[in-house]
Formats: sequence, structure tokens, C-alpha cells
Amino acid sequence: MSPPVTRSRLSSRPAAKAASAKRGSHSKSLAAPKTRDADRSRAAILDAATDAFAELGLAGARVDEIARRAGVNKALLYHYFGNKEALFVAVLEATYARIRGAESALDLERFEPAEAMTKLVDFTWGYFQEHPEFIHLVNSENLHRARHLAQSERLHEMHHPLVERIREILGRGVASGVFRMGVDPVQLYITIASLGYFYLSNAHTLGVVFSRNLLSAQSRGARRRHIQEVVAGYLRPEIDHA
Amino acid sequence: MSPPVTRSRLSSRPAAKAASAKRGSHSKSLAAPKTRDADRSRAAILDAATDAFAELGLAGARVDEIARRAGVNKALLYHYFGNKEALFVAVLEATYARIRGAESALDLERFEPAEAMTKLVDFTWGYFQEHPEFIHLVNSENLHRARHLAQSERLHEMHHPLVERIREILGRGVASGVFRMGVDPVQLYITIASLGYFYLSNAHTLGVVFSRNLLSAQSRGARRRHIQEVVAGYLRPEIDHA
Amino acid sequence: MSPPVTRSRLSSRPAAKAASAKRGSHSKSLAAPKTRDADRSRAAILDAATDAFAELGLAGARVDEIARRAGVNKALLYHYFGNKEALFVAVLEATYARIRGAESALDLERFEPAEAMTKLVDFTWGYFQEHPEFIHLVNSENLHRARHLAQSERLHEMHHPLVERIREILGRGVASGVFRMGVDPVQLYITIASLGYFYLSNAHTLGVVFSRNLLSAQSRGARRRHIQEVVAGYLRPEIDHA
Amino acid sequence: MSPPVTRSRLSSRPAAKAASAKRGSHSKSLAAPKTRDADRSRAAILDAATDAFAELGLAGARVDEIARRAGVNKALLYHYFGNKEALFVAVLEATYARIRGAESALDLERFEPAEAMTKLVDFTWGYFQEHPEFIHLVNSENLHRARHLAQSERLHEMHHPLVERIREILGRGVASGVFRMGVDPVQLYITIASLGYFYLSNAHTLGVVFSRNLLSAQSRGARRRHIQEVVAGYLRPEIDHA
DNA sequence: CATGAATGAGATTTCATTCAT
DNA sequence: GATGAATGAAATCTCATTCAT
Repeated sequence: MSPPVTRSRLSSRPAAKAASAKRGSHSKSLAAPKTRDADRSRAAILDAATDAFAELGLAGARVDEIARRAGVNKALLYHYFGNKEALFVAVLEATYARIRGAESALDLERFEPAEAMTKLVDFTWGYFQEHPEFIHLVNSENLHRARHLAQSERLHEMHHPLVERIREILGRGVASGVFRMGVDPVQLYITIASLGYFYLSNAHTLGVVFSRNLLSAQSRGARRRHIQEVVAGYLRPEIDHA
Repeated sequence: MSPPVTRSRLSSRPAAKAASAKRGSHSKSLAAPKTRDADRSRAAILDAATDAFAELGLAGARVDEIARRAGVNKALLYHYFGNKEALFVAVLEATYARIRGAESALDLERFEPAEAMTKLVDFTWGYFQEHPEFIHLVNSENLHRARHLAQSERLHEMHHPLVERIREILGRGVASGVFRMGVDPVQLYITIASLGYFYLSNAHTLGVVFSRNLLSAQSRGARRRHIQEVVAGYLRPEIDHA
Repeated sequence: MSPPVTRSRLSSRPAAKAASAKRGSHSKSLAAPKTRDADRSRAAILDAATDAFAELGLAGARVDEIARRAGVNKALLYHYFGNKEALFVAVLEATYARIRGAESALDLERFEPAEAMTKLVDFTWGYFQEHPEFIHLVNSENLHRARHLAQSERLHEMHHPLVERIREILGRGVASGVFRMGVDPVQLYITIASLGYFYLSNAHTLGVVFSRNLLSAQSRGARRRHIQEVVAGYLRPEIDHA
Repeated sequence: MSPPVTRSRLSSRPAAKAASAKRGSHSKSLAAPKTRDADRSRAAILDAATDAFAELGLAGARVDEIARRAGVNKALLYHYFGNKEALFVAVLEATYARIRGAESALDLERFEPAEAMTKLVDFTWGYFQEHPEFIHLVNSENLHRARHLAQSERLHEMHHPLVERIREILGRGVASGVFRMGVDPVQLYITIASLGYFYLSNAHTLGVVFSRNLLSAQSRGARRRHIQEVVAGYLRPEIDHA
């Protein structure tokens, strides 16, 4: 397993440009050649911006560099997105949409409560590992007190199903006696996220502080097991002293 | 209880001016406007820089503004610290020194294992709440992959005692049968930190995402209890199936 | 004849604006105020920089002033040249290219050895007089130990023909008995340059030291004759004592 | 023979500080301890300034660095010399005084004309080699059009004897038939200076331009011989066509 | 749709000089 | 005579953004 963080390429999203073979003198579809180019440019910009903002934050990223990486002119970037902050908002929305989409695909309802929970924990940890850009972008946005996220209206609806899904699993687990009672699903989700997110997000400082390489394959494996144990340990019902 | 994060004043560190009682009794004017006291100026700059970097990050903070807030000339800032990045390093060092100093003062050795652990969890949660600048600065530094922290040599030694203290508590707890065996102290500390740090650090985005005010006094109280439960739940020994 | 050194305008290079006839015949407005012509802007910057560096040296010249004189924004200057030093390198290269270009145009091969030498000496003296910016720039660069010139790769090839031309003249002169034998062409060129360059370069201090105006038309005429005599006197073959 | 130009130490003037053996707890002479310290500080500043201005020019040298090298406080430098330009003037005066002093010590009157001339040429070449700071400072001053030198009143009188000495040698040489007639002593002195000064002053650019190391011991020896030949060749009387 | 040219405002940093003791 | 602290002004350089085509 290779380390998930690489300098030159932070994200593992589907590359926007790879698909277009330098577009020959004629576009493939005669129906909508203009639109396809426009979409492609937009996507390329968004992609480059995601990388740049993740790497350097909102203040640190350079519009010049984003345009260069996207292979388009700066003016076009402004044409499509208005300004740097609006571009950042677009990047955030797309980023959240991706994680929630992947989560939905888990179909947790099909599994027993304990297994469903294990799967959720693994997915979350795995996603954070494979998507360092998610962590970096969310950190950046927190530095700005979620000022940009607050502008998005699609977000609430995006997250409602997640909470409901967890609530449902917890309910089934309590009913079958494998989970303790009274667990708040939001609280639990935050905890699940915490245990992986903080570790990865702060791996660099923690690594220096504790003189350990926290990103080696071995360290990450140990962390995965630890997280599963913490969640499972917490969810165990209290011992019955009858 | 008021929310701990305010825009104009992020930190609650001891004010720099107070610290300077070193000038002997023969200090001429009691209300000297132009300072001419190197220590005081240095401290004022460090203080202002801590606020600014915490609020806006390394890239976002402005040297001009830091000097203004410190009440000194920009040139003096450069005279003392060399450049913006070196100032950031100085801020980080001082910030870590403060939290580790406060931690040492807990004297956890005096308490029973369970109580010591509760105290450590409470301290950590409490410190993060009262010191949003710590969280923001560490986040910023992680954005830079701990590049600046790596330059500091005093850090390792600063953190060694922390790990040893936790290891000792765990050992006593296992011996007296109240803790499970085989817990890695570093892993556990990261978990304790995670549960509070992530919640506070990401309170803004999480608040938008889950449409909840996570920083209300009530929410924070609930989180405190949840964290204690998670840690305690995890540390509980396995049920004896005899 | 007016003194060749004037404060406001050191160079007599072909003005940048004149050079831009490249924009096709369909150039809309004849007196476009905002240029939008990259070549013209580049040339204007180079031109202004040549003046400024010649007048004040690398350290003394001001980027602000160069941009102002070129009629462009500072940012554009940085866009084209990167930084002040790189601009200085570009100025040096262009400056050497001009003198070597003018020299080539002499076609010394067409003349008898003695006449060719007289022409070369006159050209050199004349060029130094008419191009005080050459002297000033080269002096500046020597102050920097040719650090910038060493970065240029085009220089060697630029100077090879010069040496070969002198060697050829010397050869012919020895063959026809008008020049002494064993003269090193590089050594001779340095001497020819010395006699004029030093006089003009140091005219100000020498003028003060010897209480003479060395830049009057009369003084300059006298120096020209002196230089011709020195070179001719040196090249005379040894007296044959047969 | 060691190379005359070294980066760390440009001048070979008597070091100001070497003489003072760290000045023990008691100054040597009880009579004027204060004065001696003052002189020492002044000399140290002048010395450091000479190095700095020679290395970097007036604009390039830093007052901070001069004070540091002199081992004194910046304020003291200002106390003694007023400002940077005045310090530069003081450096120039001292520099010219040194070369004229050394020249006077030659006692050229004692020698036959041809030998006296050879000695003068050798001295000039030798002095320039051993005192690169002289060349650099004079170049800097020429960049400023002798603005500072013009402020010094002691200069004219300093140089009058030099011209008279050369005139006297020339006169004797013409009388004894070894020199040509009608040579202007000022013109000749400038030529003698040119041939060495330009070579050394421009050694860096010429070295790059001609791809030769002009500062090797061998190159410098060749130049010395060439200069003697040029001067001697020029001074030879015209061939008698009787 | 797309671009290269150009810019204004403001960022960090430098440096000669003065102040207070 | 000497110093460390402090500064104002100005330098180089950056960067988000707009213009003209």
C-alpha cells in the first residue's frame, strides 16, 4: 500500500483532462461541440482548483497556478466562476457531494447492525485516507468559520440521509441487544469521523511531536484496528449485574 | 457561559505587558509610552502574532497588522524575528510549550487510574475549548505539513513526559483490573485529543452540515459527557465469560 | 560638439517605439495610448532599464522608476523579466550585442593593416564616447565580478570573431613589415579598449584630480590623437640596426 | 605570488584592530586612554567602510554591516561621520592619500629617465594589483560623477607633485635622446594608469568575454610585460630619416 | 468560447537614521 | 564615548482581477 499523500497530486478524483485526447480538428459529437468543450474547461478548472486549495488553502492557492494546471486562461476561470472565493465554494460543494455519494453506495441497511457499523467505520477511515483533499479542504473551510459552506443550500439535504441511516442502525442494534442505549447518532458520527480525521489531518504535527511516522502502512493499520476497538468498545452494552 | 471563540481576541494567554516586572525598581516613568524594553516588545509581537496567525493562518495574517497590534514598528518585528515564517515558528513553539506546561501541572500521578484518566480527558477538552488559538495554529501548521515544527528541536523532549505519564496510568489501571490490557499510550492520547479537537476544530462545518449549533453551552456539555463515555467504554476490560 | 554625457538620457540606442513596425498594416489606431503590444512593452522596459542601470548601477536603480519611464506597470516588468537581476542580465546581453554588432559592420578585412588598425582604434574610442551607457553598465557588472554575465551563454560566441579579426590584421601587418611580431590580439584589444575606456570612465575623478576638464571637445580630440600614437608607436617594428 | 583579490578581505591596508591586543583591563598609556579608544573606533569604522564600499559600492554597502565589521555601534558611526555619504567621502580621501604617499616614496628623481619610467609603470601596475579596493572605490566614485571627490579640497595639492615629477622625467629623457618629444605628462600618466587599471578593473567581464582567466599569475605577468612594451614603444623617439 | 496583455492595490522586507540612556 | 531600541520611508515583489480582441 502506497502512502496516500503525494505532493504533486493530492486528489484521486477522476481526472478531467485525461478523457480528452487533445481534441482533434473535429469534435466527436457534432450535436454539441461547444458545450462539451465548455464542460471540459469547467471541470478542468474545478479539478485544478481542488488540488490547489487542498494543497495550499484558500489564501495560499494562486489563481494563476490554478489556470495553468487547468490548461486554460485566467480570464476563462473568472468567466465561469466569478472570483476566487466563489470558485472555492464550488470546490467545497463538489467535495462534499463526492463523499456523501460514496457513502450512500454502501447500502448499510442490508447488514446486521454490528457489521453495518464496522463497514461505516472502515469506509470513513478509508475515504479519509484516499482523499486527503477532503481533509485539507474542510480544514481550510473551518479556518474560515464555514463562511463559504454556509452559502450553499444543497448541503443540509445532502446530510440528512446519513444521520437517518445511523439512527436506524443504532435502533436495530439496541433492539437486538448488541448496542448500548441512548446513543446520539450525530454525536457518534462525529466521533467516528474524529478518530480518523484528526489522526490523518494532524499526522504531520503528531509525527514530529511523538517522533513516529504515523503514515507508514503499519501505523495506519494499527490505527484502523484501534478505531474499530474504540467504537465497538463504546457501543457495547453495559454489563448486566443481575 | 459565553462562546469561547471571539473574532477580535482568540487567545487567553497571559498578556505580555504584565510579564515585564523585570525592570528594576528604579524604572523612571511608570507609564512610559515608547517602550524601549526589548523583552516587552518581543513578547508583544509574539502575542499579536499568535492572535493573527490563529485567526487567519500563516498566509492570511498580515505582518503590518501584527506590528500594529503589538504597538511596534514593522522593522522591529523583522529585527527580532527575521521574517514571517520564523515568527510563525516562534509562535508555534510558545504555543506547544503552554499546553504541555499546563498539562504537567495536573500531577496525574497522585490520582487513582480511573480518576487520573477522567482528569486528563477533561483537561484536554477544557484546554481546547479555552484555547481556540491552539487548534487554529496546529491546523495551520498541518496545512504546511509540519514544515515549521520540524525545525524546532525542543519539541520532542517537551512531549516525552506526556507519553510516559499516560503509560504509567494505564499500567496502574491494568494492574488494578479497571483498564483493559494492551493499550498503546500514544494511540490513546491521539484518540482523547481527536474526540475534542475535531469537534471544536470542525464545529463550523459540522454545524452547517448537521444544522445544529455545536458550540452552545448545552452542546458542549453533551460532547464532554460523550467523550468521557467513549474513553471509559473503550478502556473497560473485556467481559469475563467464566 | 556637446558633451556626450547627459543626466536624463544616457543612451543613444534606437528608440524602442520605432522598432515596432511588426504589427501588420491593419493596426487600427495610429496613436494607441494603451499599447497591448508585448514586443513594444518589452522593448520599452529594456530601454528604460538600460538608462536606469547605466545611470545608477544595479543597486541604485529603482524598479518603480524603470516601469514609470517605460510607461508600463511594475507588475508587467516582473511578468516579463522575473526580477531586477534578471532584467539586469537582459540589459547586459543587449548592450554587448550592440557593440559587437556595430564592430562587425566595420568590415576591417577590406583595408590595409595600418588603416584597419586606425579604424578599429577610432571606432572603439568613438563608440565609448557615444555610448556612455556601455561603460557604466560594464563597470557595474565588474563591481559584481561578472556574476550576471557569467550566466549568459551567447557571449563567448559573440566575441570570438572580434579576436579572429584582430589576429588576421596583425598577421597581414607583420607579413608586410609594418607591424612588430609576436603581438597577442587579446592583449592588444584590451590595450586599445583601455586607453579610451579608462579615460572616459574615469574622466570625472581624473578631472578633479588633475584640475582639467577632460570632456571638452578639445581634450577629447587630444586624447584621440594620443591613443592613435600610442597604438601606432607600440606596433612599429623594432628599429633594424643592420 | 598570491592572487590579489580575495573575497573576504579586499584591502591590504594596515588593519586598525590588529594593533590592539584586546585592550586589557588597563589601557597602556595612562595619559590619553579615551582619545586612543576614540581614534581606534574611528579607524576601525573607516577600515570596515573601505572594505564594504569597495566590495559593494556606495549604494550596495550596508551601514549595519560596516558597524558590525568595525565592532562598534551604528550610532557611533553616525556620531563620527554624520552619514553614509560623508563616510564615503572620508574613505575616498584616505584611499587617494595612500596611493600618492606610496608614489612619493619612489624617489624617481634619483634614476635615469628610462629606468625611472619603468619604475613608475611597475609601481602603478603593482599598486593596482595589491589594492583592488582602490580600483573599486574609484569606479564607484566615477559612477557618481566624482560628486563626492569634488567636495574634498585636499585632493588637488595631493596630485600636483605627481605631474611635475613625470614632466621632469620626460624632460630629461628628451634631452638625452631616449624619449620622443612633445609628450603631455598628464596624458601619459593617464595612459600608464589605463593599461593596468582597465585590465584589473574589467578582469571579470573580460575573462568571461574572452574565456580566459586574466588573473592567473601567468596572465598578470604577461600583462606587466605588455604594458612596459607599450609605454616604451610609444616613448621611443621617431626613427631618424636622415 | 477563449486569450494574452495589462494593472492597482497591497504584500513582505530593507535600510539609513534617530532616540533615550 | 558608547550603546541597544526603535522607526519612517521606501524598496522589491505578488496577486486577484480586468481589458481588448
